[in-house]
Amino acid sequence: MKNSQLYKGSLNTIIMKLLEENGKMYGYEITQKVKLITQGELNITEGALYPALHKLEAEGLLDVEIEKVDNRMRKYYKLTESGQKETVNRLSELEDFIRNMQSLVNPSPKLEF
Amino acid sequence: MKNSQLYKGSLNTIIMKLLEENGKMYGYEITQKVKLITQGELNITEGALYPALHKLEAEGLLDVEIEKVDNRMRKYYKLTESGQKETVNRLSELEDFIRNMQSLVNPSPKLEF
DNA sequence: AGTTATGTATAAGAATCTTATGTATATTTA
DNA sequence: TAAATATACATAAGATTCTTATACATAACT
Repeated sequence: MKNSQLYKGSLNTIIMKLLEENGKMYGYEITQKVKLITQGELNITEGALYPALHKLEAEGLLDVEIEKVDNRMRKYYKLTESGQKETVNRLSELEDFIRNMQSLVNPSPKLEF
Repeated sequence: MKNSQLYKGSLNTIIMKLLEENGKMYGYEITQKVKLITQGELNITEGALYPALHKLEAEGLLDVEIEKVDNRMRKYYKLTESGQKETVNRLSELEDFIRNMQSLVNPSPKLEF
């Protein structure tokens, strides 16, 4: 990903959210989209991305469809029905996570008398 | 931690922020504080916490001070000078991380015409 | 002709965490 | 009063996720 360890564990959620939003995407496209959205701050490495895609597919959350464009292979991934349901859960978990982290680092200021 | 993988990588930042806020804390106290703040959602396990504290100490970010209270040992940790500086960086990274994740999952709505 | 961009893949190792286990004392509950 | 729970620290084995490096192949740019 990047230098910060914080992104560890968030890749699956990112992939699934992008697929939910865009219907179908291929690996390289995902890396570029993420780079764009985060203004270059988050760079997903191939070594992290492809194994993650393969695992999500093996778990039945993604379907794959191979296309050949400009004589180059593309593997388009999309959410299965099961994947769509799971995406809802993952996004809900992410919201809880963010809320909890904000509670921890932005505690409500102590009242002074 | 909990069930969600999302917390992976965030433990060090949590520890350092709590120490910045509270001056000094001991391990068990940290687990209870986190449980309280997150309303039971985040439970830090000892297997994660103690190695993390030892590593932060080895890196010179924490100092330790042993006390005996009620005939039971407590190891109080506090930030070193270096640890205070590093905490500022970690919190800044966390803010970037949260911002990026929100950009990814809450994209600005597409304009419709 | 060489570099960069596009496109996928895997393997070795690092880092972080879970789960299980161990030790010890204090307090609460049945 | 015996058993269970809470307090308090520690480590080891294994799982998961990621980084880094390498590999192959085509297209576009310089």
